[in-house]
Amino acid sequence: MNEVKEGDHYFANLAYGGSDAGHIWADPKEDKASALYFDANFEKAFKIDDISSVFHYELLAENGGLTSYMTDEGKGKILCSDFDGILLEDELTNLPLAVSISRASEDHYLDVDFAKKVPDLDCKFYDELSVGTLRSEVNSPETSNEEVGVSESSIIAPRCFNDQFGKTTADAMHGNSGRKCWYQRPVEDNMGLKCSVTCDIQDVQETNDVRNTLEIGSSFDDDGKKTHVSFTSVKSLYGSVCTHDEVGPPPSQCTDVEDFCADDPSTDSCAETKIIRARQRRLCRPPQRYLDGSPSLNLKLHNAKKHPSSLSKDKDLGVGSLKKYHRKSVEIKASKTWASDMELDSDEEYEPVESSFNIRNLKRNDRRKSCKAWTLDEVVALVDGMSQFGVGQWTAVKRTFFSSSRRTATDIRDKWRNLVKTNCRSSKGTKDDQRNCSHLLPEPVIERVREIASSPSLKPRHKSSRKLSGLRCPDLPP
DNA sequence: TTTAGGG
DNA sequence: CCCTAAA
Repeated sequence: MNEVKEGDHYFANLAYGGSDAGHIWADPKEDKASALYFDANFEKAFKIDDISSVFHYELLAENGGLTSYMTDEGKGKILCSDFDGILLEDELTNLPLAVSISRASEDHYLDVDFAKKVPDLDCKFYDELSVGTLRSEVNSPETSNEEVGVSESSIIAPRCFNDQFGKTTADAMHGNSGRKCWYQRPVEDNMGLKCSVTCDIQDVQETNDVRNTLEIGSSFDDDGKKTHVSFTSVKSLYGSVCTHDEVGPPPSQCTDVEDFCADDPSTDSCAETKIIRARQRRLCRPPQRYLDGSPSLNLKLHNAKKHPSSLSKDKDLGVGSLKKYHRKSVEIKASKTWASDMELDSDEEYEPVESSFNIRNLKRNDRRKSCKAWTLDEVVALVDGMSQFGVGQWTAVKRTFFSSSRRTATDIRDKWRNLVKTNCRSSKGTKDDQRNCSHLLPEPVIERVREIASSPSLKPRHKSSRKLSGLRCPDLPP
């Protein structure tokens, strides 16, 4: 029996939850008591606005894990609202596997026995994954270990997650002892070939500074259709990995998932192991494009140093901050010692990678961010932010109201600009404006927009004073 | 880095 | 939503 102790990481017992079990991913650091629910295959995600009223939690004495179940009354309370993925763009739809991890040291990852509930939920389907939040004070009622419960001190962030395939590793996971775990699921690639993907997630924080490293190893079953993918170092980052139908002889030295999970990613124990320094961009490319034709051994990002080592320590550096890193360009060197056997280099599938995934060309090829319509909730949050901080404090609004949203300060500003433009006119607006769907906004919201826009106290302050305060006494009265 | 404006 | 100048 392993005990849950302060500073440990928590993850729930999911391995025995069955294939229908779901996953809850929540963040105890936030005030909001919301979370995201994932289905067992991490293919669907729903935002649960008020998780504390929906789930009951129980601490598992045997392994220190936490289990939870949805209450009857909670079922009716499930709220599914729009949310923004922090990192996964539209391409995710095409990814056979996508994993989103943020602030691994702080996040709270709960697996919830949610079996058979999903199909009944009239929830909007989301193809993006995001990190929700969970109030850390969520009670664990009727539990003998209540005092341990889900209090802030005992909450332990997830090291990993798994589904029904991950039994072996799940045992290690449940023991809170392993620094290694994996997640496996069957996937169907673009070619329609079935394979399974295994993700190993390791926290190598103490090992070295290879944060944001994804280690991808591949092996094949007898049918040559099995692929393992392993993650390494998911500290304070997310990973998004997928595989394709790599057809080739199974490398003999890499038939076990454990084999290509060397503690030190640099020790390329598996010939077919590729190491990817995680892309720090939000825009994910199709799986194949993770691999290019370069003959070098490892895939590595070159902007790893740009990552602040204190990222996980800064509570304010949450999802929003990570987004910035996701947007960074990366450079990748590929590893494919087995490339000649598999003739991947000649596969045109991998052809575009070199050009589009290279840091030098990324900017040029970077696609326009997918245009996500603003939801009413977002608009309301924006208006709230405007009234609280005033016009012009976009980063403050972003931090406060859109910390876990993909909306940037500029997005927020643009939206506000459009809101004002659309709603603060003498006439009813142009056809363009009406097409902007602003007429769908509730009148009270529109009224607030007008109010704020016309409020002198909320007007943007001009920066001209900066010149004056430059070398002069800043305390001088104006 | 953040904000403002134009596109 | 992007780009860029300006602060």
